[in-house]
Amino acid sequence: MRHEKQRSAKVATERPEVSAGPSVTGRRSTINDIARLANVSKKTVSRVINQSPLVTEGTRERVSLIIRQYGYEPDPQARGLAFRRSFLIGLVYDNPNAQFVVTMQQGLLDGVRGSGFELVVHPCNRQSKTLVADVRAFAQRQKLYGVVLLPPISENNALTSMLDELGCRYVRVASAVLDVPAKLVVSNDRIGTAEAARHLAALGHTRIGLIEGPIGFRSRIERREGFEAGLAEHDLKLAKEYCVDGAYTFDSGIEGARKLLSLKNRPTAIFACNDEMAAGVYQVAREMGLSIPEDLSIVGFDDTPVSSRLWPPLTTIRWPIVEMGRSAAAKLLEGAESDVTVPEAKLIVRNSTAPPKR
Amino acid sequence: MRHEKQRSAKVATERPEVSAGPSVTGRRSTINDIARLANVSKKTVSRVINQSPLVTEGTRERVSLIIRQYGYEPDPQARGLAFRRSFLIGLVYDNPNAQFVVTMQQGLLDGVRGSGFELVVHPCNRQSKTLVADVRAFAQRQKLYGVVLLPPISENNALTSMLDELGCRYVRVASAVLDVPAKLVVSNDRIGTAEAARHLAALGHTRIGLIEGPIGFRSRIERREGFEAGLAEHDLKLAKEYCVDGAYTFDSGIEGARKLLSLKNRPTAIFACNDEMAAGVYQVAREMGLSIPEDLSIVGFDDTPVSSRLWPPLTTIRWPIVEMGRSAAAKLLEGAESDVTVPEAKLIVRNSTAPPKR
DNA sequence: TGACCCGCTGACACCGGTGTCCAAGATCAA
DNA sequence: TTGATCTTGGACACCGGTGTCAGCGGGTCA
Repeated sequence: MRHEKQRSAKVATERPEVSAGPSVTGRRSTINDIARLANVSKKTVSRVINQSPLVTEGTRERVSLIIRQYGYEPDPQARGLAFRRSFLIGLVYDNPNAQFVVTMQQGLLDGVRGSGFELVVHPCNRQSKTLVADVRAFAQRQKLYGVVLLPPISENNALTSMLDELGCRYVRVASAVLDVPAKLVVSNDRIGTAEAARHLAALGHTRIGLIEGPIGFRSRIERREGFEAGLAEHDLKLAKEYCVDGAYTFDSGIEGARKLLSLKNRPTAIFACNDEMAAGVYQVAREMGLSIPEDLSIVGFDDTPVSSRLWPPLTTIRWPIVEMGRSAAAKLLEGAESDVTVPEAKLIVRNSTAPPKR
Repeated sequence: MRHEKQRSAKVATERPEVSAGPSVTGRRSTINDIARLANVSKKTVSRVINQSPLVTEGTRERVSLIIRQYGYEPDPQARGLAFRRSFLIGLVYDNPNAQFVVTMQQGLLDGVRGSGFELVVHPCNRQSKTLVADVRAFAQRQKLYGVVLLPPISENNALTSMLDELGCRYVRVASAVLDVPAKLVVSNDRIGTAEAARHLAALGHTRIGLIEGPIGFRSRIERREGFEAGLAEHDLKLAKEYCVDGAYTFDSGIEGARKLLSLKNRPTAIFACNDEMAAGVYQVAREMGLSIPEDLSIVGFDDTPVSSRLWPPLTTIRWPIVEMGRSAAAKLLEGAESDVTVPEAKLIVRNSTAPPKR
């Protein structure tokens, strides 16, 4: 990092380094080169790059041609410096579900492809007291073009008001309407969970257990209410004793299943609000010698790889993560009214559900 | 993006916008502010920031104090522009294992914490003909400080020689020695697989099947050779008919297991070279009515979440991904001889292995 | 005491772009 | 034809840092 030449004691007339500093990095062409070649000022080249209307068609074409010929790409750092804004998008998450994060990264990059933006990942801890300050420093230091917030961090209003205050664009990925549409990509968990409820009801289940997400997560509410709505269509209600808290973890699924399955009149089906907890239910069912789906039907949520590796493969709800990522990217890139349509979450029926034994 | 004021036709004397442009972004302090406050030139402040020895202790302290007081942080874009290098680290991967990628991100960020570097993710397709050109453009455009290559892309020598040519630092994360230590973080798959082999041999297995990784992956060779070495310690050899090709996918695990388990003298244990394939083996075992581990012992590799959700939980090999990430980060940050020690991969014994029935 | 050297500091140019503003050329009305 | 207006493009400053190099004060040596 230290470039300054240390004076050498004796030799006054150092011979100049012949060429090629430490990193060759093959001297890319700059806006000045293009301007010289096209016989215009650098500002005109800049106008062409930024699609300013203040350039005649002829000039524009001449310059564009040379840009293409020389494969010139403007330096994002220099551009950013002048714009007082970078071309980086921050992905802020605290999500135990690796599949979700990686898929979202893919979707976001799909969505910004070709526009010169890059994705900078920023995992963090939602419990941390310095969360807001930390994200603030990140956004400010990098002059982020925009920020994508994944659930459950996306539900943090302190964070979004900080970003508003900073004048930093953001998009929340969330399971419920929290904000204006322009700043939100909604997963609509309700539709998926309602379908799951209908599925179980249609199979003939009436004693249905629910293992919920953690208190304070918006998805907990959404998934539950969607589920109840689906049941209501079949005139079923969720009994209070069949609802237990979970934490979206395998262990909490085990714990929840133990509670539900030790009831005197135990449920014939359990909806676990994510796949990890559903896997916990499998484990308890095995311990208790219950066979799936004959003795117990199970539905999960997420369609992670785990769900199809379980035996029997888990009936679960898949959300369109890639499309949500693309949509989030489109919403960040200004001017993009660009309605990437996000399909709805849908039920994937596998073999963990069947009619109850009578 | 278009900031230039469009001339309005009539009004010649537009009233100047009173204040606060579009993004307030609370005017951060700059090197000039600090210089003025400390009564030194900006260059001196720059020297303090870059820990140049050419500053007297007194001056350094005075300036440092003001920097701290005002919470000044130099703008990475401006710094990068002058340095002809950014403070971004590119993470180049093409890895179906989401858990690995996310964990690696975590480890890398752990490793660069506090040093002002950011991690830019760049998923790509190892089959793509434009892979090298694509990564080259990425590295060049962003003037990346360094690149981290995850397996199996890390094995691509065309990629690394391009990076060398570009003068761009990189670190390969790989399962075998491919390069000088400074550019490599090795996972040492051999040690883990040897331990797996010893484990199975010690249980008394002699007919042991192997489902390998895809041809062309370095990890295929490493894992196999480690496994063979472990067996050799117990005077066992891997029979050719007990070795089948896989592709690190669930489906290829199913296929491989079908082949192995339909042999007349079928193996009593199978080592699948990753957890996904091991999950495929579970599925086939179920279909065939074989119980695990009584009729068939299974060992996987990766310790993904899937492994502990399977029933019975899978005996597998865990590699120290976070530590590998930290180590990779340390190797990129120059001057860091910083030996983050990477512990060895180790066997996690769960319930999918037992002595063979006699 | 003067010549010299050394260590520290700052003026200045520069990295590669963009915003502002003005001038030159083109167009149009009188 | 001339003057007014509009269009187009360029000179210049600036974004926020770093490299270069000259200058300055103080110590050493003859």
